[in-house]
Formats: sequence, C-alpha cells, structure tokens
Amino acid sequence: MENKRINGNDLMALGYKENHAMGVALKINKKRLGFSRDEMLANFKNVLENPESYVADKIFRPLAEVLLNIDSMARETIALKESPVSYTVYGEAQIEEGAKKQMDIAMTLPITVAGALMPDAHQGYGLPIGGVLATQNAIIPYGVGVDIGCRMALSVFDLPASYLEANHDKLKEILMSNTRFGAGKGYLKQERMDHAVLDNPLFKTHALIRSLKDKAWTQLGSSGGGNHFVEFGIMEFTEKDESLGVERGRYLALLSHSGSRGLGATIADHYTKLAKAICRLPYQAQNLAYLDLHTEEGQEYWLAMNLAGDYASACHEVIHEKIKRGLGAGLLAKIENHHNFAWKEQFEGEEVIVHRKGATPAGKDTMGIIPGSMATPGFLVRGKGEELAINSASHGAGRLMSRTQAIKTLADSDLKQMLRDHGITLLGAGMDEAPMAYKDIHTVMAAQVDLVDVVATFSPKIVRMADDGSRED
DNA sequence: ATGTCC
Repeated sequence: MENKRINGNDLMALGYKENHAMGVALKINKKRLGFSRDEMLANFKNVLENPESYVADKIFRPLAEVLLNIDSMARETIALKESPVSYTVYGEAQIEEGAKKQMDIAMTLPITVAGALMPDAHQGYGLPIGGVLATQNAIIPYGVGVDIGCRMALSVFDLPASYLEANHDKLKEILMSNTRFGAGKGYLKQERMDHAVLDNPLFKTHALIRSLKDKAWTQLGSSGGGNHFVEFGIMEFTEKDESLGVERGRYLALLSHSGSRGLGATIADHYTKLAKAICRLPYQAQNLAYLDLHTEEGQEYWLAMNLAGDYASACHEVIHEKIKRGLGAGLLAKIENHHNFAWKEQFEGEEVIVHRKGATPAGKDTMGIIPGSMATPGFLVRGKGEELAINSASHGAGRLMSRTQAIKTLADSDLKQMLRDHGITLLGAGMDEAPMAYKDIHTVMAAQVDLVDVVATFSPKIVRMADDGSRED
C-alpha cells in the first residue's frame, strides 16, 4: 500500500481543495516522473506553500500558476445555472450519491433542457452511467461516453431451447471460433471481413478517422474487453408477441454486448479534448464540456459519432451472421439498440439532443434489450414512452461494486457455485464481472415498470467474455 | 471502455 498512487484525498490531507488546482496536480501526478510517492507528496506540499518558487519549474509550473491565479484572466469560464433543473430519479434507493451529484451538475449546464437518472446509475466521467440528458443544440462527448455506440444485439433462432442441451459442445465451439475478445485484439489480415461501413467517406476525408481505417477493419466483428460478451441462452416468450410475430415458447438465442472498439475510443478521446479546449467550464463541470452543433467541430463530432455507432452495429452484425451460419439456423427475430449515444428527438414539442450514456431508448413501442449479468436473466422490453424518463430505461443491472472492489472481496468458489446452480458455462471473464458485483436485476426492473414492459426473458447459458484483466498474452 | 501517455 506504501506505493499506491497519490489521489485527491492525499492532496486534501496536504491542504489542497477540490478545485481546478487539484485537477492540475492530479494530472501532473499521472506522468511518470521518477519520483517516489513520498517525494511527490513533499513536492505537492512545497508548491502549495511556496508557489512563487515554482513558476519556472519544468514540472510544477502549471500548478504554481493556477495557485498564483496567473491564468485566471485567460480561463474565464461559462456560467452555470444557479440551481439544477429538476429531474426524475428511478430506483433512487439503489443509486450511489456520486451519480446523483454528477447529475445535479449536468442539470446546471446552460444548454440543459431536461434530465433523468435510470435505476442502474453509477458514477462515471462527466455524466453518470445511467444518465439521460436533453440539451439545446449542443453535444457533450462525455455525455455519450467513451465507448460510442456501445449496444446490445439479440438473435432469436428457429431452434427450440432443447437444442442447447443436445448441442452444448458444438455451441461452445461456435462461440469460441466466431468471436474475438481482449483489449486491442482483432482479426489477422487474411481473416478480416468486409462491410459497407468501411466505405463511409469519413475514412477518406477526416484525417484522424482515415488513420484509424486499418485498425477498424482489423477489429470489425471483435468484442473487446470489460463487460462485453457474446452468449447463447434461452429466450422465453410466455405469450405470443404479435408485433414480432413470435409464438409463445422457448428458443435458442444469441445475445451480444459490445461497442466501437479502438475507432470509437479514439474519436471520443479526440473530441472530448477538443470540447474541453473550446468550452471552458468551472472545475466541477469540466468533463461535461460541449460542442455547439452549429459549429464545424460540433458537426464533425456528430458525423464521427454516427460513424462509430454504425461501426458498432456492423461488429454485431458480423458476429451474429457468422454464428447464424455456423448453426445453420433461421431467424425468428432480431433486435438491437445503442445505449451509449445521442439522438435528435422531440421533447415537449421541441427538438433536443438526447444523450443516453448507459441508458436504453424506450420511446413508445421501441424494442430494447436490458441484460442482467452472466448468471441472471436479461429482458427484451418494449418502451412505454415516459416523458419524465425522456423515453429511456436502464441499460442493465448496474454495478454494485467497483472492479477493484469486486476482485478484492469476491471469492472464486462463490462464483463457481453460482454458475453451477444456474447451469452456466463461462468461457473467460474475471471476478470483476461476477454477478455479485452487480445490483439485483429484478429490483432494477421493478424500479422501471413505468418505463418499459417485459416482452420476453433471456437466460444466459454459454457465456463468452474477455479473459481476466491480468492479460495472459 | 481503451494496447490504459501528452
């Protein structure tokens, strides 16, 4: 523990306040400077006490300048509303304080029209995960999220549930040979697939996106890491669904969760930095920097975001197509939805930009998928179009524990027992994705009965995820 | 989320 990274609490113990100076100090702390933890703490203490002696220092000058207020003229910031616009919170009892605090700040932005917090909400960068924000003609890159276009896709096959038991090993093999997981992972040149999304003109006209084309091609049809998965399971319709045309019954189904890989991550990073440079907000709101959609930068982000969304969709399409072919099955229904994205929508009679960062679109009769965890059910839902929720619902159960907390406190034997109890085969994944690290999906669903109706239930059976964080390669 | 550095 002696060498653990210096954090905000350490700085506060030295006398720093939670403001811009702390942000600058933490940024300096992130660089690898060759100082020990104690040396670094001593430096931070000295700069705070004698900033004037650091104005020419190579490393600590930015911090000294902020402490001396030298740049206060240059960084005049955009004024926030005096009090947050009110918003509806669903499942409030299960939502951590940090997520509500972040939402409160988002509700003071001058561009904010309305907001809502979904029952799986937890703290993120800028807008909380599970946050929905409607703005006037402006887009917040961190309101969309780092994994632009992250989405769910579901294929319900014309095969009975019994097919799964009878062909367990074959399904395992299909899953293993048609998916690719892990940070940075993709397909080799001779393996990679073609897709119309790669013909998007931005791959020629936009310098940054042009430089990412080869990586995007390589990673097309891959899943990445973290909470992403591809899984076989049983889809249960307790009654016939007229609009889908699916009869009552239990079917083999494929569910996938992933986003726009390196392409979207690089786009998000680029435009977040650009937004922060253009849109100067007070310290507590800096991660909510936005781009005006009437500016060139705003329009550029909009196009790049849509490309990342199309790319994420293409990745799922490739995965589902390959696996359907491997099965030799037909399709009864196919549903998909983004849950990290922004849309132009009508809200109370005006056009707004609706940011959903970890939230499922749930307009009237809109179909969506809300996954539970590797050992708990997910749900095919139909939106009710609740305006108070800005036509949205949760995007899952939501984390109960942070990844580090889960790895530290959960027992491998408990996970194994739980998987056995539910008859689940797990391929890959670390303890940070254990079901115990997530909120109870049934509690979360109960908190949003006004937002969605459940159409059918998905029970995971063979789950493929990235091997755990330690990375064995 | 991402090959976790600007």
